[in-house]
Amino acid sequence: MVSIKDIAKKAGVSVSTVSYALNGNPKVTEETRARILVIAKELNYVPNAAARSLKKKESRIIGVFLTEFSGAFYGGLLQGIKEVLNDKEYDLVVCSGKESHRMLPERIIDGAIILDEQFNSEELLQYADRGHKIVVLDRELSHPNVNQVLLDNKAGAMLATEYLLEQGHRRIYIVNGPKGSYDARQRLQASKQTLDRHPKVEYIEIEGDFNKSAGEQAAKQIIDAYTEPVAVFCLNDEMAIGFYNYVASTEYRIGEHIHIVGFDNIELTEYTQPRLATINYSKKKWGALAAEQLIKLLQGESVENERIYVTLVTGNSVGRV
Amino acid sequence: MVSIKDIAKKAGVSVSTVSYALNGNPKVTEETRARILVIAKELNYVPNAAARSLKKKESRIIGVFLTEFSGAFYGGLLQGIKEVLNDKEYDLVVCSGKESHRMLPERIIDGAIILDEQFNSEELLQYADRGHKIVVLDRELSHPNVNQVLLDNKAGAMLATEYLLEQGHRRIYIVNGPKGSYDARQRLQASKQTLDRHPKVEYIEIEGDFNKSAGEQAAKQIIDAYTEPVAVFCLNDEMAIGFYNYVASTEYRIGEHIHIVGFDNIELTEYTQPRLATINYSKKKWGALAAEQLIKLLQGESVENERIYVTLVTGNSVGRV
DNA sequence: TTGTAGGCGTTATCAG
DNA sequence: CTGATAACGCCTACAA
Repeated sequence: MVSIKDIAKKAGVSVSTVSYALNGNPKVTEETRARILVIAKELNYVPNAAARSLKKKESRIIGVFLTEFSGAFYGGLLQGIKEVLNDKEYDLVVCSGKESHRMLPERIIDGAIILDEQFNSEELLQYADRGHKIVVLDRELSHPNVNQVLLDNKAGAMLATEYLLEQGHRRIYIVNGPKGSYDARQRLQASKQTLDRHPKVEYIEIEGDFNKSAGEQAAKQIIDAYTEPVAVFCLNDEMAIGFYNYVASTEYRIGEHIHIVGFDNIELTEYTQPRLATINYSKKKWGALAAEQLIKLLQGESVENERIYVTLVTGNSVGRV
Repeated sequence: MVSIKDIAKKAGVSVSTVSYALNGNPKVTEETRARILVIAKELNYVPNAAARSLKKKESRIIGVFLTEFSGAFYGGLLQGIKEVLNDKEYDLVVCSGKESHRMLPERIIDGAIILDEQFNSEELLQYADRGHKIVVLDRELSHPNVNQVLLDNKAGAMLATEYLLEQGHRRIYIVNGPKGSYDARQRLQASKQTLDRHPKVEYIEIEGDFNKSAGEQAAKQIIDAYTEPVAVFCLNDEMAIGFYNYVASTEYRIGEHIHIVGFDNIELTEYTQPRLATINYSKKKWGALAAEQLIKLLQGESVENERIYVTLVTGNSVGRV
C-alpha cells in the first residue's frame, strides 16, 4: 500500500508538503505541487479513507436506509438523492436491515436518510442525541438533529376520495396499508374524514399491507360480495396492481364494474389497461429535497420540515356512475 | 465522542485493558471485563470504524455495484448476498455510479460484487492488480483476485428456443438486449445456434434494450407485419411485459396469435394473463453464491468460477401450433 | 493479569 | 514556502 510517506520519500520532500500538494493548499509552489502529483500518479497513490475519516471526523458518505432492496418504487427517489449528494461531493450508499444501523454511530456515514418503518424512532433519537444528523421520510420526529421530508398524504387521500365522489360513486372501499405505516395511517384518516362529510356514502375498510397480494385479496373479497358497481381506493399502487390482476381473471371490468384509484403513480401504472387513476408526486424531488436538507443539517444550518406536494392523475380506471 | 481512553480513565485501567476486554481477549479477568463492559455501556461507547479500519486494514463492509437503483429485479439477489454476508459478520452497502467506485481503492469496502456493465473491466482489473477482491456477475474476467458467478445463459436460451420449436413454431422473433450486455450476447448466440439446426425455421432478430418500452416497440413491429401466428423469444421478462402491454391494446391474443417466452422469471410474470413462459433461476442463490465466493477470496482461499443453473417455466403464453 | 508504547495514514499546527 | 511533529482512536507486541 502506497502512502504519502512513499511519495514524500520519492519526491525528496516531507509528508506535510505532499499532503498540502494533494489537497491543493496554496502554501506549496505550483512547481513542486505538479511534481508531487506526477509522482503520486506514478505510484498509483490512492488516499486511505479510514485515515482521512479518523482525522477529519467525516467520511463524506451518506447512508439511505430502506426496508428492503426490492421495490421498483425506490428508483427515482434514490436517483434524486444521489444527484444532489454527488453535486456536493458526497457519496451515497444504500443499506437495509438492522445489522447496518451501526454505520451511523460508528461514523462510517456522516448522516442518514430513513425510509424504513422498522428502524425504530427511539434508536434514531439516540443517534440524534449523540449528534448524528438524520432526515426521516416515513414518520414525524422532532429533534434538532432530525429533519422531516414527508409526503402530503392527507391532500393526496382527499384528492383521490373526492375524485371518486365527484364521479358519482356512493359505495366506496378503502384498502388500507400495513399497521405500522405512517403514510397509510395518514391516508386512511384523511380519506375517512372526507367521506364523513358525505353521510349518504357508504364506505368499507379492508385490511392490506401495501403488497400486491393484499390487492388481490381485496379484489376477491369485493367481487365475492358484488351486487352493483363499486369504487375502491387502494392506499398504494402496488395493491392496485394486484387488484387489477385478480379482476383480470374474472368477468368484471375495471372502470365499469369496479372503479379504482391508487396512490404513488408508480411507473407500472402507465402500462395498466385501463390507466390507473392515482396520486402523483415527484419521487426524484422527494429524494433531492431530503438530500438537501441533510446537507444543511450537516453544515449546521437550521432547517424547517418540508412537505412534498401531490396531484391527482385521472385515468379510465374510474368511470362516471 | 467517547473513546476507549475515556472508559479506561473511568475504570481506572489502561486503554489496552479496555481494548482487550471489549474484544473478548482472555488476557483480562472476567471480573474486570464485566466492569469495563458496564462502564462502556454507561458512557454509550461505540467503537470508531475509521480507527479500527486503519489499524486492521479491513472494514468488514462489502459493496455491491449496480447500474441503477431501480429494478424490482435486484431484490432477491441482494437478499441472498446480504444473508450470507451478515452470517459472516460482514455488512453490505449498495452503490451505483462512477463516483462510488472510489470505495474500493480507498478501502472503505473490503471487496466488491459487480452487476454493472458500465463499470468497465479495465478499471476493475486495475483494482484487482492492487489486491482488491472482486466478484463479477456480468462478464468474463480472468484474474487471481476476481471470481465469476455467471448465469448459464446458453442453457437458458436453448431451453427457451427449443420449447418454442417443440410446440411447433416455425416463425420466430428474437428480441435482443442492449449492445453492451454479456447476458444478451450469450442468450442471442445460443438461441441462434439452436435455430440454425432447424433450417426450415425462419427467424428474425429485433433490437431491444431490456426495458419495457423495447418490448412494446417489438410488439408493434411484429403486429404491423402480422400474417399468421408467430413466436417470440424476448431475451428478458421486462421486455416481455412491455410486449404484453402493447398486445393488450390490440385485438391479438398472447398464446393464440402471438406466442412468447421470456427470461429471468421476475415476480411480475406470475401475475400476467396468460402466465408468461420463461427461464427461471434463483436470484437469491445467485447472490448467496457470489457473496460466498467473495468471502473465500478475502480469506485467501482459491476459488473456481461458478455457474448458476436455469430451468424452463412453461406457461400459457406459448401454445401449440 | 495489566500497563506501556509504537504505529496504522492523514491532517494541521507550529517553527524554521 | 517547507519540515518536524503531534494528534485522531484503536490494536497488539512486549514489558512489568
